[in-house]
Amino acid sequence: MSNEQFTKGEALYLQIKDILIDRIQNGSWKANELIPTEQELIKEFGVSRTTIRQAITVLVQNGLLEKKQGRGTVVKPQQLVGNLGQLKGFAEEVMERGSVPRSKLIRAEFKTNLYHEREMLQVPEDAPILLIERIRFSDDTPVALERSCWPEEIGQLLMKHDLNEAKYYEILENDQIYLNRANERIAAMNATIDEADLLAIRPGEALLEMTRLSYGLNDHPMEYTREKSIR
Amino acid sequence: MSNEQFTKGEALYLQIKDILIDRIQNGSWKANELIPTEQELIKEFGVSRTTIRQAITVLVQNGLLEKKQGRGTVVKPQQLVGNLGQLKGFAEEVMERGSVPRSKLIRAEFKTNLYHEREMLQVPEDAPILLIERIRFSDDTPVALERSCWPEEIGQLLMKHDLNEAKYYEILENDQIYLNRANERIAAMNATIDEADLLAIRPGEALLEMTRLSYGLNDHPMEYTREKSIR
DNA sequence: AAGTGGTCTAGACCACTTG
DNA sequence: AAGTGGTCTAGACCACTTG
Repeated sequence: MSNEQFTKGEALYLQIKDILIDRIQNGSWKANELIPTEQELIKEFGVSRTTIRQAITVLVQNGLLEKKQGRGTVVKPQQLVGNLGQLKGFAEEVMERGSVPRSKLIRAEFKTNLYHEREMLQVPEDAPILLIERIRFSDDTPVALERSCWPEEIGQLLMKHDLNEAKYYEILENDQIYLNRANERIAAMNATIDEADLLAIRPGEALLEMTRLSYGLNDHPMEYTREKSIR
Repeated sequence: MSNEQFTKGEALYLQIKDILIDRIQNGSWKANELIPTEQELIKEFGVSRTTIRQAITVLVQNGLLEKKQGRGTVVKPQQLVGNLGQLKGFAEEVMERGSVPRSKLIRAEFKTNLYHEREMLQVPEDAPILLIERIRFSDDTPVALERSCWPEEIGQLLMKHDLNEAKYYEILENDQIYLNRANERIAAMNATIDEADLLAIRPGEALLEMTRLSYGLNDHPMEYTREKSIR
């Protein structure tokens, strides 16, 4: 048995782990349902039980799978609000819960009159700042309003893409721009009439407001985002 | 080779894990120093490499040990509550803002009918759970309602103190009970009439709800707290 | 009774850090 | 070059949930 389907550089169990993640994310394996048994996966991939179990262990630790002794291994349903302090993008977080993240662009434009944002991003006066506003969906349910601001240079990069479905961090990483750290602040507030309208909830309902200032590897601010989400 | 030192009921690797924890806690293995190699531990305990690695893996996941490929495994410096960036207590946070944290005890009593809390804390049926409810003030302004639950043993310790101003983690550290890690969940909700009354706000105002499940060094849950705060 | 994941053994080769 | 943890195999028996 040769494992021709696998590449040499990376550990087998990590490659298998990625395949399993893909099956969960594309819906081949559905939430709350049993995945194939260890024996079946052993046959399919032609590896030892240890290797299969290593791959599954990673996903159990990440909360994607759950083992039930004597029964099997099930895909974990979406959890509610996740951990803080982990620099996960919205899309990443939604996918981990087994749902499909979507976005709808409201507007994207360069502005020079955003005083607070200019200060947070530490850009000079009159320097344009890219303002992007989007509605975020989990599957087809609107769950958050996102308002992100970027300095001009990064903004130019982002504007080359379709911002409807774009994952900011992915775009930036393709251009070798990496996030280093971020400060997040969390508050609760009542939805305004406009916000309630966009999120299909009642005015006055409690929203979670997350404000994030992200820094690049050079320690310059590169993103100032405010997200208001239900729950 | 018979493993006479081990009991039958519990998995070998878990029993070894407990022995390793003990060596870290009593100082036999010091912070930032290498622990014995896998080969040495295999000889000492008379088990297979797999079993040793299983025990070590648990401690790596709990943040007590750190593996360095090619070098060995080192003891991670003890993370007490103070240095855990995310796990700031209420008092600490208020003080950072230049205000004085205060508390007012509403009630503290052992209860046996807290089903959800019993499950979260993983204590047996009918085991009493200490329920503490406090109003938290920043200077003289009420800012949060705290409702914390503790297993009986820890509860007995806490009850020996004046819970009006007590800092739980300080009390516990004095008794060599250390927090290892915690899961926090955050949500937004609207204040009920009672809550609004206690916090001197209007019913329906948005509150931040933080739920925290803390684990001790032995990985047993030791605190289940829900805090609702204005902001 | 049959099937699942949980634990454990013995052995092998590899990638990495150190003297 | 010697030693470390990382990965992988093949096999065994156990504890648990289900029909």
